[in-house]
Amino acid sequence: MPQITVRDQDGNLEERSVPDGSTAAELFPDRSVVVARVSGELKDLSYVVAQGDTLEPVAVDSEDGRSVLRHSTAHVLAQAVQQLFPEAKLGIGPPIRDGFYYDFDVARPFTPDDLASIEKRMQEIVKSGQRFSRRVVSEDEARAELADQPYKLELIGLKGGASADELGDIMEVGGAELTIYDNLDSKTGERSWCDLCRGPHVPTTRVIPAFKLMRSAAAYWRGSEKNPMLQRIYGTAWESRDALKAHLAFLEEAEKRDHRRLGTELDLFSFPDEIGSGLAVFHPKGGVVRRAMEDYSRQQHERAGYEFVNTPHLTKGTLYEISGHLDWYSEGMYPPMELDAEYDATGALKRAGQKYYMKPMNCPMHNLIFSARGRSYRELPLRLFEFGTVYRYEKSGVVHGLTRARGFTQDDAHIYCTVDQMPGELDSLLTFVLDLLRDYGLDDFYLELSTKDPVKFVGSDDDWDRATETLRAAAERQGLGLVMDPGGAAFYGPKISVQAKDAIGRTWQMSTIQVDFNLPERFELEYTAADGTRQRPVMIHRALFGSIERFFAVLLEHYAGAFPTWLAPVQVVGIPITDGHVDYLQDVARELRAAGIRIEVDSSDDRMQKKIRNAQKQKVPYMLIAGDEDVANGAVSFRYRDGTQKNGVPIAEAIAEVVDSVVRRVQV
RNA sequence: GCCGCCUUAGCUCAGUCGGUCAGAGCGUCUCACUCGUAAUGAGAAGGUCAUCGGUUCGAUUCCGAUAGGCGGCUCCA
Repeated sequence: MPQITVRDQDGNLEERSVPDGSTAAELFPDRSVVVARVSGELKDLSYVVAQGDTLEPVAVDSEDGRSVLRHSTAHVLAQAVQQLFPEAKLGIGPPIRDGFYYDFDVARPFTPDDLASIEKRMQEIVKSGQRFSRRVVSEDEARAELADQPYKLELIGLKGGASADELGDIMEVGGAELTIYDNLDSKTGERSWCDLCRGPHVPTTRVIPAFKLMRSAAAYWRGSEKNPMLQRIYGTAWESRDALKAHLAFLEEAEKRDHRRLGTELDLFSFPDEIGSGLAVFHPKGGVVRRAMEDYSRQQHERAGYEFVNTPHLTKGTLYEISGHLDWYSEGMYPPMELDAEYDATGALKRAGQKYYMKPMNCPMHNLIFSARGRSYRELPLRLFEFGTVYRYEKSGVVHGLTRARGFTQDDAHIYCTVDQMPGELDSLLTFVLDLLRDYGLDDFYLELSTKDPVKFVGSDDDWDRATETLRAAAERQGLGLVMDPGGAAFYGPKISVQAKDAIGRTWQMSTIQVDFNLPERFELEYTAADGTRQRPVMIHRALFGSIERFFAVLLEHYAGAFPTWLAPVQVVGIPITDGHVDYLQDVARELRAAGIRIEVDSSDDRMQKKIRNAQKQKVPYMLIAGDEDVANGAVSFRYRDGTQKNGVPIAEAIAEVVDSVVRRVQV
């Protein structure tokens, strides 16, 4: 009669003694419970309780519950694939955010038709109610059973060699012992299928309420491009049909907001093939948004004590030899142009050429500005700001709209300060960054602190510790969530990044604030201290938007194209009821323009209703409509984005309303 | 860079199992209509079916290469 502690679904603890051989399933008969947490670890419901256990139920609609559900669905996928493609070799099949995948080595990639038939087979397996049954095996037994599964054998081999840490994420062999999960027929108990897996799993396939295969794609075995490519099938699984439907609706919504689609629909930007992959042109409407974004940023930077600099797009290679970029970043750079070489009549070199590079980063040039003359401690902190356009040779497969481009403009600043000034500077910097992001309409943040990679770093442990602690303290003072990213820093210094959630809950990495121990050394940056000695400044890199293009894309998706008035390319469209009202609206438009408002009067020969539809589709914040009644009263009528209207508004009042929404930078 | 898929009018997309198959809607232009809150009607223009090469009596359709795009993988200092 083991004595155990049971936590019920309301969180209440209860001491109980249960008969020998009792299972978790008997304690939690509720069908929504898929696994149990036993003293902190997830276990199958078939787990036989032991003396002193603390058990709590894990419902399918919890984070952990969904993960188990998805992992079990991945097994169903693999079983279906092996039934339809008996020669398929199994890779790994873990749960991931919103779903799961399973990797297979097959003779030919899966087609959409394959996915349809696999999904159908999965439905049959789910319906048949196979039991997931756990079985501990020795390494030799596992090897014998999985003799025709080379990837599984490799994983078993890894378990022998690698540390638990490295395997922690591999569902197959991450546990304390090797286990195989058998899928048993609900009636006969015969084994239908099995897989090497640490579990846990849902009790039967019948409790998989809703799933869907999403797509197939290739993936390198164990994530290394040196390994063979496997075919990965992605799927999603949920605790109910409604939850699945909601997820699919979310994906649809995300697709509607895709900045590449909105960029075309709203005539904001394009990527002409003639220019090249990953190089955008901004059309007039996109250009207006961009200028509004930049102007406000400039204004705020000026207030915060930044000084504005400008640097060229091209430089001799020497600069990047000094900075070290050519040593460790040349793959990401456009190849050099060879200039100024001279040859004689025979073609022999008379004068060696110079290599010039497109710049991938602004910092080296800012350093040259710092060292253009002697610097005094009185000048520090020196904050150099630039909208600096950089070019990076992104691999062809990774270019993605405005968020991953080959040419983009950073809102880049470098701050040079003394060691003593660093805490205060980081503090005010973080506040500045977050306030500015809020002004653009993002207000849900968390921070991530990337710390030293123990293998790859420059600078003393002391410097790192102090900088990391300073960053941490500054981050904590913001009262936001702080996520640690151990070993995630670049080699030259620790980093804080600001992650922002958008309107539909997706997180984007926005600003980064990075301490740099490396470049001040390489550029031998110095200032004269109060005591007359030469000191090395601390350097802080920071970009707030990351890149303007990327931030543009984030805002576009965040607002689904419906920008707040201050950012909207067209803030007001004037719509006459008939042609006779055009002149009247033109007069109103002149006044609005004088007040700095971007207004267009739609004098096309479309019907008024069509003009409203057009303005609505262009997501214009305000429609100003005028007909006989308005003219007679010296008024206009508003139609807002939500379709509501306000009629007979005196012109002065209407102007004030629009101007007010711009000044307050509110969404309307 | 790797794997798979895709590329037909400015946009979104039909279509051809190789033979009057170059099509639609939106957009553009013209004309008529002058209208009170999401599509007025009629007409016109617009494509060497991404590019180059091959197979074939014949290719937009089949094959190959190239470019660009999409979804992943790797990468994102």
